[in-house]
Amino acid sequence: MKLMAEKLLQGTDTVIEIEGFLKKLALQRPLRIKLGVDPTRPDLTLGHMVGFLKLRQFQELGHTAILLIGDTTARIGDPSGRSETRPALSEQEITQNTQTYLDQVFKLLDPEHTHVRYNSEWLAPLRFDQVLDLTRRVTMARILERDDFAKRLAAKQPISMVECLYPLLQGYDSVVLQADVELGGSDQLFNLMMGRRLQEDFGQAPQVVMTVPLLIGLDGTRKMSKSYDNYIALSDSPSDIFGKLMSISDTLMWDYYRLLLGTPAATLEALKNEEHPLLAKKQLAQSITERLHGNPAALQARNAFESLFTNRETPADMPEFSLATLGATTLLEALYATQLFPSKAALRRLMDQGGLKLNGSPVNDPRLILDPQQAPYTLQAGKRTFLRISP
RNA sequence: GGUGAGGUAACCAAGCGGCUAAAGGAUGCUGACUGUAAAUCAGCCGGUGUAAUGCCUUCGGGGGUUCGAAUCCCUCCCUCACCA
Repeated sequence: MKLMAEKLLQGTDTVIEIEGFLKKLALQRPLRIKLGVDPTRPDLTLGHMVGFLKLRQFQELGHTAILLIGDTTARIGDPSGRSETRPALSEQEITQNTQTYLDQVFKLLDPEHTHVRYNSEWLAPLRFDQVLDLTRRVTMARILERDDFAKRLAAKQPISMVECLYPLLQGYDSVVLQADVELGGSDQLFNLMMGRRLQEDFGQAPQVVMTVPLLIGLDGTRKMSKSYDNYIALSDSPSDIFGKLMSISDTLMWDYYRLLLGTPAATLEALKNEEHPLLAKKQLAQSITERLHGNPAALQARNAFESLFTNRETPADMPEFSLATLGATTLLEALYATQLFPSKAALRRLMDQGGLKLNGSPVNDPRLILDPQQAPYTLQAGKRTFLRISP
């Protein structure tokens, strides 16, 4: 029992409050653990993985995992960490995103024992007087305490009324779901606390709030997020996941070990002191890839990476483009036709800077003629884009 | 409702009649060095074009003044602050 609690608390950031948590555990019944995601974008990232893994732990111990899809709240947009109001999403986008979330999430959660709920279920039918009743329960001062809002206010940036409603709705979700524990990233603290407040107001025992640390993104500074484009998506291919992980800084690597693999501190120390950072990173990349795609795929990703970057070989399979429709044409036209490059100007730049190799040697003449007779050609653009031009 | 300040490249921010495709920063890309690490250095960073002091599109929207506008005028839309 004590062991169980320790394990669950491991790797968490803030828990409010621990006493309450221990009491809930002592109830000897499955607790209702809520984790919410808003389907605002098509992909889930390794950043989400941290929370899912924690949820999974609860699940493995026999507690009830509730995955809340915030299909209504997605229409508002969580103001967390935002310096401006989000653009509104269409219903269609939300439906699509939800589908991809569900496709990805069960790589990490046990589908048999996960309750998937949508907050539109109870938010959509609310009548206006019920909404009013909800808003009556919280004061403006309380809302404005929130760090994001305080900052925006100070920076003279707009805050819309609807954003103020966001924490209220998230809190209300907890009331409806009668959550015992709510998980979230550490930037969710305010929203999660709102759940406690509202539950008490509705005469329920307040949920335990448990936050997990935010994962820093590939840029090494900001949190991993789709909007910063510094992320690894759960749906990325094994070789992408592997490759992207290899590109993180050494300092960051230990965070990833800790948060994504749950590696204990002692093991980390040993790794740091005894293993070459490159090997440690490969190990990390392989383990995470394995977690998402299984062992064979992870191993293959590692081998491909090593032959490509360590041994500088050209990859075995690369996208292939045929000259059939174009006939003999210039290098520039052919490459542009692959749609792999944003513009012809971008291609010229690439060539000017020596970033384009044809059959292994740099080319800088955009007018070079590619002749189907001479095909196939092997092309490399930058470090990692390879393609084959066939007749 | 009143008063004042703003809206510039997918981000921040200068410019306030020609020399402005628009300074600077951040991000990104390419190259060198490496371990596709970090740090560092160099270059690039609207499109089109063999090339040019070429052409096209861009400074919230629309209209106007001018040989010429991001820069001046009119009008509309949006944001912020203070007062009520």
